[in-house]
Amino acid sequence: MKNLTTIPECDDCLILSNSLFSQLTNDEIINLNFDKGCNFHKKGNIIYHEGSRVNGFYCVNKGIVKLYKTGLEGREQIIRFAKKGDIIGYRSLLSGELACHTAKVLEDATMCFIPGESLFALLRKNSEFTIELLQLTCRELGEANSFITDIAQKTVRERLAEVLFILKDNFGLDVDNVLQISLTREELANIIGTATESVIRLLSEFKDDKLIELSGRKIKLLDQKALKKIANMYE
Amino acid sequence: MKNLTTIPECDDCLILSNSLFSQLTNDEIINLNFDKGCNFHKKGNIIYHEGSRVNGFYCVNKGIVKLYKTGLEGREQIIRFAKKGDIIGYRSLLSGELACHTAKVLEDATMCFIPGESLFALLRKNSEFTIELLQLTCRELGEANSFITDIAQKTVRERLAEVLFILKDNFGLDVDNVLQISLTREELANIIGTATESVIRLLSEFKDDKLIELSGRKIKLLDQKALKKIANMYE
DNA sequence: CGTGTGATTGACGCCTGTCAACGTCTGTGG
DNA sequence: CCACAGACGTTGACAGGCGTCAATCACACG
Repeated sequence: MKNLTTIPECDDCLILSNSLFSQLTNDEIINLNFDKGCNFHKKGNIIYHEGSRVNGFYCVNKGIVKLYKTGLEGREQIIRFAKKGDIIGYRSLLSGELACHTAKVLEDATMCFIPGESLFALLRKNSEFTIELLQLTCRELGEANSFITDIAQKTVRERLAEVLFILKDNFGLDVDNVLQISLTREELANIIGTATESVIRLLSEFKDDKLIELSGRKIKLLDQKALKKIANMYE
Repeated sequence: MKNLTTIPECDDCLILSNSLFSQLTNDEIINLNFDKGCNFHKKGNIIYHEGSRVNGFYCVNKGIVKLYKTGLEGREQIIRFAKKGDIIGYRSLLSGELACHTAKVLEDATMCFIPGESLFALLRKNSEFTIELLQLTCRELGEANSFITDIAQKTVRERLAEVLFILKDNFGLDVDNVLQISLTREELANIIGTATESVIRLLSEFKDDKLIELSGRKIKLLDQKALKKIANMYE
């Protein structure tokens, strides 16, 4: 908790991101800044548990958070990751349901907490903001539907290749084409819904085929075109 | 197109359903009623195609519509069904993306079409309505996430048992415990992401085990408790 | 240096997808 | 009224993808 380095001020912070907060007026941002709390969360911390009641939502300022559901026999199913600029917990808050996933810090994170009342107050006052949030949710729903189709129809091999691109889109590559997120084999397996061993074997195959290069948890994409073909992703 | 039997008037129609439209004022309902179109759609008709641009959304007044994505090699993945009181097409309309699924009539349907401008006008004016829509979307997102977990972790057998309950929740049973929706074996397969033959074999097994009774496309639930256990659904 | 977590590899076998053949039913056209 | 086509349902054979189990290795950390 020593890393209180810089508590972000909303008017500094939110403008960077072309997030939904860009719809807010100056006054609203000042209020938001006043209402919010901001905390540092160490890797491994759990922000909230699946099944708990959330009374606010979080805006990730720094770090990475993993959102996962717990399925059969405690097996985790990763739903998505949240990084700088992403918000989490809003789904349960809005629908009034219990949290449908657990949020766990994957890389040390700074997060702002905005109480539910503040959110609902904004929703009542600022329709552009609400519409923006609605659009965000709709986009996420579209992604979820796509993922259902993939997971239902593609082989593990295809899904593994595909997830590399999903991670690339979310976290980018460095100059050496190395994925800028570090996941265990088990986590990769828990995204695509397979066994850890399968991920290991397939990654090895990809490596043997010169499609990727591995060094611990670093994954370097060597032949994106071929990978895309394996993933059955076109255009 | 002869079945113009009764074009529903919004003030008659919407009140029945405790839908999000209940948030509208009288004036807004009158406007909505004026703006909307209403049509009869025969079984098999396609309302809109995946990838097309939708410029409004539909409210199902009667009948059943199947929403599906087309995956690998043209295989359909059923995302959800819409029945009386449900709205479809709003996701793409709101997110401004192309339709992420095809909507096809499964049982003769009467549907109202509300132009996008009317929706956006409502969203700008009536925040309670917007919040309600936001909540609807969030609930749907929660369901999608659950389904991802199921499809990723459960066996085909478990998923098939589970889908019987999903259908029960959506369409109910008659007095004889027969599911009130008629699907082909292939459609069942396309919900849970498996092969038609697998569905046939598993349904036969369920029948042999006296869990269900089959008569054409009618499925009668005999032992819901045992089925729930197979589906790994607790509480 | 012991402990624990994660990564790897091999063996094994079942679940499930694919292919093929055939039966059933319905609607259409001659 | 019959023949035929086409959609759907069923069954069997078969192979292989992938999950499970178990053993071993690698590495970090207290």
